[in-house]
Amino acid sequence: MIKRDKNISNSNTEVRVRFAPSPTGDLHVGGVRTALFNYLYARHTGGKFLLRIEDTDKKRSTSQAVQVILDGLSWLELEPDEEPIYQSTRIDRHIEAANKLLDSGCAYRCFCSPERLSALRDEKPDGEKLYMYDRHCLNLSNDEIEKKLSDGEKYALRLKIPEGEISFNDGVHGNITVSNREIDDFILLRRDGTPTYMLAVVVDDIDMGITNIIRGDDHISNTPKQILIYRALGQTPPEFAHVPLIMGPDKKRLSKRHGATSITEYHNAGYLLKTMINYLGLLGWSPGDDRNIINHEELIELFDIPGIQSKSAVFDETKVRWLNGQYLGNSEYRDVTEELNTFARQATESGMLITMPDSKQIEAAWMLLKNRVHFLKDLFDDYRYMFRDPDSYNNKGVKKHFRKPGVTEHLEMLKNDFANVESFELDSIEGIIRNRSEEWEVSAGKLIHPLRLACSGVTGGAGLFEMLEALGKDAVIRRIQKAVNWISNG
RNA sequence: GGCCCCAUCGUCCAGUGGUUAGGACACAGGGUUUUCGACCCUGCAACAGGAGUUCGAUUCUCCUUGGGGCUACCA
Repeated sequence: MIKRDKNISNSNTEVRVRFAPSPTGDLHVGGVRTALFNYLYARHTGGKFLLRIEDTDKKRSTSQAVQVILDGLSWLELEPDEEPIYQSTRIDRHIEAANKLLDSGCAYRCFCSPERLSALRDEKPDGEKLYMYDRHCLNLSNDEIEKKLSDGEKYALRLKIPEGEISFNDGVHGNITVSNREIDDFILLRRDGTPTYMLAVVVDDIDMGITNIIRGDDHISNTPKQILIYRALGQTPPEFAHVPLIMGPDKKRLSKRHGATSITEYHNAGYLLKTMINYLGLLGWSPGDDRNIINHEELIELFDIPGIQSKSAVFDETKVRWLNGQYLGNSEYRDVTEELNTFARQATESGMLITMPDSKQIEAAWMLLKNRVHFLKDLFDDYRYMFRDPDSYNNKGVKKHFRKPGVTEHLEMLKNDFANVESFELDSIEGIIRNRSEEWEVSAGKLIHPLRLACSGVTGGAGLFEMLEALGKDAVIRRIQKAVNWISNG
């Protein structure tokens, strides 16, 4: 009974949110977070998540740039529930709305030349008062207007801002009130007849049936203007929630100079989508507890507008990196097989690896090192010795472990032991080393360290026995021999 | 300059009209031990400042300071 009532009310007020990026060439992580919040809100409420491409600026908008957005959202699994709307295809609707505003007296023609406007602006003594249009054309008589029109003079359409004040309840910031005196008679339609952003957004949001606008903080001061358009059009504005922007470490708006900002870069760098969703989901929002790890389903279940932080957050690359390491450590080989292959191929093509490793090798290396890597590519980069013989040995390690009496002899003997063992496995490997250590009366470390250096070229890494097993008998024998030769010659 | 938003460890996120103000990343120290950028433990570290309300404010109000945003015939 109650449930049915709820359903009825839901069907009347189904939540419809949208992500409305302009295609500028990359998909910014800030934009992704906005998209994510919208998506989560839609999923949480059982509503719809829509995508609108704001491509009215033809100079900057290209189909490749649109594709970047589509690909990014697709990777993150933030697919819109309906076909994307392209703002550029809706210009007729925008103009229609503008004309309606003209007819109803809410807007007026402005014949002022750009020159006059800029002169007006320059006249203001340095910043004494903010520039606003002086309403020069507001009081033009009908005759004057007719004359200018018949003279073929171009005009822009301005919204006539009424007296009063606008206030709205922001889901994040609470009540926000702005005096209309602060609002310019801004332009709806340019002299060339094209709609401005301010108009287009409102008209599109109305037509798309948007009920909640979740967007960046930088739009707060646009909101009163847009509400004025809604009202002039006789429409009820949607609910607003303005999410604070993401900052760089210097507390300035996150931008290229801070490093990677596009989601594509993070994808290519080997971040998992789970990592990005987790990190971005918890950046500026929290379910009210102190968790750091959260998955997709929990996000949907718990996400709400009041949990959005009202202060801006700094994007911490160190923490995302750590988080990625967490997810990697918890991933099974089958979860990342495809991506590992991609990075292996890249490493091979770039010459980092000599030959493309086979899947058995990759899996063995992965199982050995997944808890130690922060990125998938680390496996073929920091730990490339898993796939190719070392061509140099760590200097400090050489001094410490190679330049000691008896080392080459020990290595030779161990090599023979390994060659003679029938099953080259963890236990047998350890057994050989432990036995020899006792027999020669040297600490196990005296054998382990040189072996590690010989087989990997470095002094750190996973446990030696596991590493040797993962490397395989042939490689171990080959590498020991190579190291012995190297020590003898150097 | 004007208008708007914001203010808890270096960073992210909790928290309460009375708390030893908590967790995570980072950092430092120690430990396990076969090494380590891996693991474990410990430590460091915050309520921006000033008034007011109150028996009592980190929490509520105001001011200051600081940071951010907007201020286009860009979006």
